[in-house]
Amino acid sequence: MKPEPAPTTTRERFIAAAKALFAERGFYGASMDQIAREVGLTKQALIHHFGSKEKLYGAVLSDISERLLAELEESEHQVAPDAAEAFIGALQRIYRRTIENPADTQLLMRELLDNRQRAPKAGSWYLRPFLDRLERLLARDPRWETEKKPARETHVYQLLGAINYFAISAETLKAMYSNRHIAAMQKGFPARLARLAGSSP
Amino acid sequence: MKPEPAPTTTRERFIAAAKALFAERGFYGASMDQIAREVGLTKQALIHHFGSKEKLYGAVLSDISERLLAELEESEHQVAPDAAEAFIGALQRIYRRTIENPADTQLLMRELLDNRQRAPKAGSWYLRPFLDRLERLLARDPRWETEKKPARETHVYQLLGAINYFAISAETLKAMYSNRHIAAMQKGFPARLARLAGSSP
DNA sequence: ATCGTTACCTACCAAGTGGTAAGGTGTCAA
DNA sequence: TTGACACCTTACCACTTGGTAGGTAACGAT
Repeated sequence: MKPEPAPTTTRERFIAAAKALFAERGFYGASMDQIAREVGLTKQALIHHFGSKEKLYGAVLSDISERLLAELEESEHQVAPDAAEAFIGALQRIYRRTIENPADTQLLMRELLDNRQRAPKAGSWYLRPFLDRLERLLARDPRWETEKKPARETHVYQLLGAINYFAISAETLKAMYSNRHIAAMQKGFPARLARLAGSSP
Repeated sequence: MKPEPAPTTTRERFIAAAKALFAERGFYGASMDQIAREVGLTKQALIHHFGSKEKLYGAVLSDISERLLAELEESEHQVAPDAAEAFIGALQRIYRRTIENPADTQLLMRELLDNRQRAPKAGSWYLRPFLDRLERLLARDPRWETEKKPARETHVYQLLGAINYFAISAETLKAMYSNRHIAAMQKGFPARLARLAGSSP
C-alpha cells in the first residue's frame, strides 16, 4: 500500500542497493563493486561514504532498525481500547510492513543466523531499541505487567519470529504451490497472529 | 543423547567439515581451502571428491535430508495409539534431533533464505521427500485426510518452521539472558509443539 | 609384471576481493 | 580570489577465490 519513498541522496541509494544485495546473497556473497555498480557509481565512491564494508553493513542494519521504530511510533499515536489491543495492533502493523519489505525481513533473518554469539550479547545491538519498545508496550497489559521482563521479551521475540518466518515461508511456498493457495494463507495470518499475541503468559 | 557417529571415510569427514562451515558462514563465506584444511587435506583433494563447490554443497544438503528421513523411518517403527499421536511423536522426534544438531538447522534456514527463487521450484528439492513423508503421516489422521494435500503440506511446513525458528532463537536468547531461563523455555516447547501439531485444520 | 583406478599432491591461473593513494571537479564561505 | 571541503574518479595493490594440469604413490585385478 504505502510504498517506501524512493531514495534521493547518494547515501540513501547506496543503502537501498546494499540492502537488496545483502539480503539476496548475504554479507560475503555481496561485493562492494557490485553494490556500487547497481547505483551507477564506482566502488571507491561507496567506500568514500561508508569507510568499509562492515560499516556499510552496519548502516544498512541501522536503517532497518530506524524504519521499524518509526513504524512503532506511528502505531502508538493510534488510540486502542486497551493495552492488549494496542500490542496486537502494533504487531499486525509490523506484519504488514514485513511482507511489504521482504528484503528487510530476509536480512534480519540472516543477521540471526550470522551473528549468533557475537551480536546480541551487549546492548550494542541494532534491534535492541525496537525490541525494548515492544516489550514496554506489552508491559502495559495487566496480564503481563506482573511477569518478569525476560518473560515478556521472549514472548515478543518469538512473535517476531513467527512473523518473519511466515513471511519468508510464503515466498518459498509460492514457488511450490499455486499463488491462490498462498494468498488464502496470508489472509488468515493476521488473525492467527492476534491469537498468538493475545495469549496469556 | 544419541551423538552423531564420528565420520570415518574421507568423504564423510569432508561433508562434516563443510556442513559446519556452510552453516556458520554461508555458501559464499565458506571457502574450499578452509574446508579442506579443517580435515587436514588440500583443496584439490576436496575437489577430487566432489567436483565443485556447488556439488559439495549439494552433497551436504543430501546428507542432512537422508538423516532426517532416517529419523522419520525410526519414528514409524514405533507403535502409537492413533494417527494423530504418531504425527505428534514424529515431530517431537524431529525437534529433539534439531536441537541436538544445530548446524543442520542453521544450514536449512540458510537454504530457505538463499534459494527463494532458484531451488524449490521443481520437485528437485532436497527436502521434498522428507516433507512428503510427513505429509503422508498427517494424512492418516481422520481430521486431515479429507483435506487437500496443499493444506496438509503447509501445516507440516509451518510446524517445521516453528521448530527451526525456536531452535535458532534459543541460541540467540542464550546470549541475551540466563541459561536457566532458556532451559525452562526449552523444556516447555515439546508440549507447545504438541498443541500446535494437534490442532485441527 | 603390468594395467587401471583411486586418492592425493604441487604448481599454477584468471578473476575477483576489500582497500589505499592521489588527483580532479564543483560548491560555498572567508 | 582563495582555500577548504565533499564527492567521485582512475590507477594500483596484496590477497583470496574456485578451478585446471599434471604428476606420484598405493593397490587390486589380470
